[in-house]
Amino acid sequence: MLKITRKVEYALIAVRHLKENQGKLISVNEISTAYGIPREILAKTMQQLAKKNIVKSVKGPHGGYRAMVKASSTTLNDFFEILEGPTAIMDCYFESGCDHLTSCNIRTPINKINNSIRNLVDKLTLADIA
Amino acid sequence: MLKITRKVEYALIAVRHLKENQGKLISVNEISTAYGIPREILAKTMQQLAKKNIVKSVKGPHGGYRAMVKASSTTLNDFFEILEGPTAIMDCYFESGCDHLTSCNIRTPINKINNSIRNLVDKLTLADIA
DNA sequence: TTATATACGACTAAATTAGTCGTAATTAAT
DNA sequence: ATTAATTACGACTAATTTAGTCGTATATAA
Repeated sequence: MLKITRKVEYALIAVRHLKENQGKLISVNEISTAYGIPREILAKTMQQLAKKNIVKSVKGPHGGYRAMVKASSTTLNDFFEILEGPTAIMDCYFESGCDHLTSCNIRTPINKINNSIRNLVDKLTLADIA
Repeated sequence: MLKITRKVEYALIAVRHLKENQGKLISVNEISTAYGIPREILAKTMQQLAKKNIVKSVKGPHGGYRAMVKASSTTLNDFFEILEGPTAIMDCYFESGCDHLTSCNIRTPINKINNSIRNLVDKLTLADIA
């Protein structure tokens, strides 16, 4: 219920850590042991962030990740969507399989809450958090 | 990810329906068939709401539920908590089992988001939605 | 007495989230 | 060249949460 996933949590911790070590290359191993985050899951998450240029990856010994500009400028909403797909408090805005849209009496008000939450995470950036 | 559950969705639909039929007794059956909501699950949900005096239950033939004053005045946050327990975007605020609280570098900022969302659902009431 | 409702707990099923494993590719150091 | 450390990536399993079902009890109007 209105929770963020661990994956997102791990990603926020990692991005913050990279930013606390600006410029340096930090390996997944270092982060996962420092914060007790499962290695493989963090690795895959970092790969997703690298694809979107939030972090830069460098392979090989002494390789790792470093924070890019986007590690500050990305909005929370974009960050969430990169990792988890579209954010909506109810599925019916992204799935068309609902049979009851015509009889549904709460769509409009739910949409308002949705927009409020969206607005919130749209105004915050990683700079505010990580 | 930041979703409300179907149970909450069903409850919102039901409360709204009761309010659209102020004073009348409406059975679970009527609501569940009108909106395609599984009967038993709605029944149990209504029982939870009845315990908290959001709706009033009447047993027997021609029985059912009717909206009470609280069906308007209850905040969304309270409504969510009645049905799903404490709302927090991360578990660590309610569970003490996290080993990494000391090393965690995102608690404070996450707390801020949390409070923002909490503030949002605290200011809205069922009158705004259902 | 019967039919129609709510009340409630135990149970099962489905979906989502979390985590693991195996293998490949890249590259610095020797 | 070889080795060790690292990212890249997909398939798989496990755990947790959410959704839904079933059985039985209780109340009450007709």
